[in-house]
Amino acid sequence: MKEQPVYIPAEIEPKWQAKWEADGLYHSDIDPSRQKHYALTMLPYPSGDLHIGHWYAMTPSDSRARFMRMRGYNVVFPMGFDAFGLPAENAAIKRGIHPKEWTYSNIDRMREQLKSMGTMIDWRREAISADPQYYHWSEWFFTQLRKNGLVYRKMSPVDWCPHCNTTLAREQVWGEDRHCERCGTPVIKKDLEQWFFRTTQYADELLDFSHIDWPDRVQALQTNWIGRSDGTSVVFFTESGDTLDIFTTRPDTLWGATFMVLAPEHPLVGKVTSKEQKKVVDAYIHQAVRQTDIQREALDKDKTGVFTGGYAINPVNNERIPIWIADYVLMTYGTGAIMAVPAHDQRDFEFARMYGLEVRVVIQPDDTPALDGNSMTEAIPAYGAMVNSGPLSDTPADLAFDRTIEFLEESGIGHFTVNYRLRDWLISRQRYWGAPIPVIYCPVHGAVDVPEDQLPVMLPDDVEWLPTGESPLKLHPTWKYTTCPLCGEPAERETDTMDTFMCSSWYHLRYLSPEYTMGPFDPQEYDYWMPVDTYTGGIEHATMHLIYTRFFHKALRDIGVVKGPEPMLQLRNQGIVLGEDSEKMSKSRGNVIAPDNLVAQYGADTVRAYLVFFARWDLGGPWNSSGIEGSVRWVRRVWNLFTEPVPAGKPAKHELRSLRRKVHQTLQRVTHDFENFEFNTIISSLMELLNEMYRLREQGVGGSSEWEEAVDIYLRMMAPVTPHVAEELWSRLGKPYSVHTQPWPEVDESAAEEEQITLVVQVNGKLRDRIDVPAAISEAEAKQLALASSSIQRHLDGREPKKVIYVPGKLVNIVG
RNA sequence: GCCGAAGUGGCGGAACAGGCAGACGCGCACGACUCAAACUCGUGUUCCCUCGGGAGUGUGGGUUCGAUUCCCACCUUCGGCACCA
Repeated sequence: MKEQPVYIPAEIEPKWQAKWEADGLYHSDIDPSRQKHYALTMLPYPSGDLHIGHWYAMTPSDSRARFMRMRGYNVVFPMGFDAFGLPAENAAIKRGIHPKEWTYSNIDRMREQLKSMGTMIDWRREAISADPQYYHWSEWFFTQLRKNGLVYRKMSPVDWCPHCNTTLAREQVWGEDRHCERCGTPVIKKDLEQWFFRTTQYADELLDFSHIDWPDRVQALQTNWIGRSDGTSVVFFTESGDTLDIFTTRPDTLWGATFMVLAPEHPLVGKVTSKEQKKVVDAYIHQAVRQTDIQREALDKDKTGVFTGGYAINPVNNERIPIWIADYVLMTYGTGAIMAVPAHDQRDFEFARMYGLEVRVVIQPDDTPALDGNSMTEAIPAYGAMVNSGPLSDTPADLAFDRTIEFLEESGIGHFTVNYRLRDWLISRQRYWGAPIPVIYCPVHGAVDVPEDQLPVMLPDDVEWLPTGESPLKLHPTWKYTTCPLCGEPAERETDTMDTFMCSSWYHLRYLSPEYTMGPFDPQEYDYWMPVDTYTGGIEHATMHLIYTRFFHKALRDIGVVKGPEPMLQLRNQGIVLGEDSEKMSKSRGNVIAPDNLVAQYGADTVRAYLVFFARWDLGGPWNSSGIEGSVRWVRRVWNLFTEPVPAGKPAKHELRSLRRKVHQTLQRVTHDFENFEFNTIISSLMELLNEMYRLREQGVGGSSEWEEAVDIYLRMMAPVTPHVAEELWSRLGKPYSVHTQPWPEVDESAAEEEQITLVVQVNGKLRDRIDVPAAISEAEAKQLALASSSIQRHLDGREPKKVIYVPGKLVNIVG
């Protein structure tokens, strides 16, 4: 007898990886005769090592791309690196390594680690955002957006991370303490002249998800983030004759405005303040400015404010109402001024009670006892009939909003308007390791675009690493000095670089043709491959990258660079792999699982199988070192069954039939699960089938054509998840190279069908018996058999069945 | 407060569309193999029980012959947003 080969992943995995690479097995090229499938997974930042999170994100994505390929699609599955960013610069400051060197050596290591996973990545398409041939086009996009009015420069109070020494976009400031998304340091405000992209111009379109299949969770996060409020813009006047615009979502409460509140930074504050009040107003502004946003926005804080001494006229009733300033009104939302309706807004109510201002009821909800402004203990924000509201009094709740807007528009004092929480995207970064902003400042011509034929503006290599809060480019002795493209006179370059999210907003396009020099991408490649069919990655990008890339696509579509409403049709998010202690993995906790070690210990296939199996992919969960043993055993049991000689016997016909049934039922389930991203049950089903094959082997089914079919289908089904061992076994069985280019097997529906079923028999909905019957049993026969059961008779206890329910193929329920 | 996701054995999880709850795996227990251990293989494993059964999918109701699944009201955990007018 031949000795059985031992499963040694370290021998077979590098061998097949080398062969696949040499053969170009995973190259994907335009082929108009086949349907394309663009499978994209979020590109990693080259931080140093590939961690288990990368594996968790990429293994199922790779497996599904492989599955789609076997289903006949021309699949492209590219990879690259989001290579600009702060950690490279921090490494430079800390260790004296040039960011470029740090980044590119990390990329080299991570590329090899990625290769050890055995993915179907087409490395010819690799794109690295820090390459000049890449950032050339990041700069070009900036210029295009600017030409089309989607970029502006503005002095404004912006979020500044004192640790990273740079400004941040609103999206990169997280949590109640408003900390930097990258390093966790609370941000501060700085007044700076910065570049912005007009993301708000696309706010409404970004709220429309009708063209894409994205998780509800992401849609909700983005919708929340964009924060659309429908309301009204109303023009008040100050007594000195200035217009004072306010925004309100409750125009129906306009007659209840008993005072107005301006943000301390509001430009009209100086003008409305009376001589008598100037001192207290100045003092209030002074202390408000000194407070951080966090202090100002703390919810438990009592409302503070001061009277300006000025008055405004409410345009609906010409009433004279006092103007206050208070820090609960934010300059950054709406117009920075509000009408205060204490009876119907809790914040205004608290303020009014604090300072003894009038509370006037103008809304009376139907189900509430008559309201009285003097005795109320809280505001009543519910909708209701309008009262004390001049010509609109008695307007019912459901008409109040629309009627008031009609009234305001007819009177010319207000109109319907929409406000968003979304802010324009601040893209300036005071850092070196990013794509330069291609702008030159000329004393005569102002901010001039670098002409297209002079792109890219190259990053200099020789810079100093000082954490000064200024871009190192600014400190470079010569780099910024240039001449104006318009007049040729001496001028200076912009020394800020772009947010790296700008570079990652279009990487899916660069993959199409990373060597292309005539534009950001080859239009032929674009027309064939785009849009992205399935996009996979972490949920943490819901309100950053995933908003930016949609904005970018829509903006470029309007400029005529790309086509279609959306860049990525289907999005699926993986969860997070936690440490064994159920905590987030971190070096300081010492709970990090290193995939390299796992590969050395178990082989990539087993790690892949376990990552696919151990949790629901969209939820993730804690790692379990003993849990992986299940995957170890599964792979080894497959190996053993398919390499051991299987003795041929004289199997019973029904055993052969049952083998085929199980194979094709499994195929049905595995196909369904791949399609629906339900990866964990793919392995369960394969394990079940394997157990059944072990059992049937003892029944002598070896050597039969049914057994051959089972082995053949089994290897094809496992190939996407465990590519190396599938290829090795496929090859050992003498099948034609490669298993990965084989078509996905077809389900034989008749083989999958059951001809004998177990009918459940219930009495009053409780399980009392099971009977084995032919699947084709008639209703009458089934009911008769069920009633004949002794167990059923006992439970009926002599009662006559009132009703007998029959569910074909499932059960009989006797109601007695 | 608003929005979203999730609550099922000791653990991860399964149950396609309202029809056998707990597939598959981990762990555990017992057995076989072994001088022994590991590996491997086999059996068992929701809880209670008087061995007839009874209870059971976060809680309380409801719809239904029948609910993990649908409806209503809550509770808990996680994530996001938040003096946003």
